[in-house]
Amino acid sequence: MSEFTPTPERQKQILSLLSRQKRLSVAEIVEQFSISEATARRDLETLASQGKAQRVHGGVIAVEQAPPELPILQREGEQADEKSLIGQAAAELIKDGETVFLGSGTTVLEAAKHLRERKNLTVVTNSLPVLNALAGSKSITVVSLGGQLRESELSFIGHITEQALAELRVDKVIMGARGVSLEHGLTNDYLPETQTDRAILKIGREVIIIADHSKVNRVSTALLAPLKTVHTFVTDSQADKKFLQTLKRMGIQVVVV
Amino acid sequence: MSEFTPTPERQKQILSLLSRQKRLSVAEIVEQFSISEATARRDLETLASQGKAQRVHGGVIAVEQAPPELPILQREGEQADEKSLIGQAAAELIKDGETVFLGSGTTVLEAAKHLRERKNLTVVTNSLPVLNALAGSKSITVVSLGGQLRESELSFIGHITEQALAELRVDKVIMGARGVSLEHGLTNDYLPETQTDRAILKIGREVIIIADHSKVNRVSTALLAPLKTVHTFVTDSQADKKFLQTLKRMGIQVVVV
DNA sequence: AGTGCTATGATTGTTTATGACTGAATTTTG
DNA sequence: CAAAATTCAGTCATAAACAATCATAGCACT
Repeated sequence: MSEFTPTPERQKQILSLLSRQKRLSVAEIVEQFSISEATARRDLETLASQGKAQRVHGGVIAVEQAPPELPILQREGEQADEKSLIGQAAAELIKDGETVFLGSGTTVLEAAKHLRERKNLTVVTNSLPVLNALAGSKSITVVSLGGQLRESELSFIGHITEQALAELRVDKVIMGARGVSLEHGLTNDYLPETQTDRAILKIGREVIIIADHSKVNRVSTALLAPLKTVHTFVTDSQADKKFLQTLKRMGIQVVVV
Repeated sequence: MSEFTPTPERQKQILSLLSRQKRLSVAEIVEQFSISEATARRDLETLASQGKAQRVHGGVIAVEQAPPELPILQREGEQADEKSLIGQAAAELIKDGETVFLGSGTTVLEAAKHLRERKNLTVVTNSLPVLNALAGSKSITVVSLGGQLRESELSFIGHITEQALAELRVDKVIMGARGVSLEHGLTNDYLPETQTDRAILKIGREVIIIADHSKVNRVSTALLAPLKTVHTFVTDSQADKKFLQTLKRMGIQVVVV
């Protein structure tokens, strides 16, 4: 993967960091990006001159006004490269003409972005960011489950959601997971969402789970489903090889990008 | 691999690489395609001038794939001041602690924006822009009807939508209308949406219709509901006075901003 | 073969991004 | 309040990346 971080991109990342901790010291930036103090200061100067941050002695503080980035949109920046690749690989598993469910989470959102140009696709989702990513795409039929909007994930959950699921069947379900482990299967971190997610898994003929390597061999709080529910697992090349081998022996198709 | 690659083809491939990496250095392109730096730079220059990539020192980064401007967002510009005022007036009819339905349309969206800071509110909607306007507001419970996303209005309609409605009751319904006339009542311009809208009107104890003066005495194609369904009508001061007088005589509360 | 055209690669002087250094300014500490 | 420590702005040097120019090779068309 490409190593270099162009200056404008680094400055965007600084802004992203800033959006979630309101104050950022020069030292932190030096540390985070492995650049000299001089460069860090120059970046801050640039951002300040654009009005995107306010310079103070020792660092910068976030300029007010802009509403704080929503949690899920913050996470979008993390491991963005892996996620984008995984998302694309998952998108390639979908054929034109199919009906597919897209769950919530940043990696799934990446998959959605890669589906935008597809023809004759029907996408069902409970994720607001996915809706936004696909809204306006004339060649895709977009169906939303309703429900109560969960603020942190911007996804719909609850009774209404599950009721809508009862009416729907799809060819493939693409979902993320907070933890994937041999012993505990798929796990999530928020109990109320789990029930909805279980219902989602049931409406698809085929279940595709996508997760970057940091989720592998990890267990989160809420049990979602055993591994045998999964037909295809998409992850990046840093994922534990032994784990992937075991999945394959279980008959799960493994895609590594 | 390939020996000879025509220039436009190579540039497409660069774009393809870029779509999955989001940044690409000149050096990487040189290596990937076995071309000179000069040629690589020329390619990037071409792509940048077409707006397909953003040039930075050392390479390119993927251009923010801004979704094409959606119809409803285009309309936002028209009579923006009146709409904002009408929206604000409608928002003021809602008290903290209530449950309210917000329909689709730009004027209703304005109302939603004015509700953002409210406490203890529950908002039900079938409008994607309204969802976006209220997402992340910690003090508001946001509930979406699901359904098929109608591309032009960015609203959900159809069977799933109506099924969700069957489960919900609200204190107040705020909706727009394409036409409001004494003779034909409320009219809309899209038949399939009408059925959903009728179902919406039934779930509220109180119906608030908001429309700028251009909708008054106008009749659109699809009959939605008679005027007696309406409890409150909010419009701007340019609306036909006689019409408003008649509404009042019918027992409809009229708010003029 | 001759003529123009285009894509390419090499060359060269210029620009940009960066890090090191230094003395000034600012904040913190005693 | 003064000393110490930190942070800062400015200058400089350097390596990488760059734009501009030129020459060549391949190709199309006559």
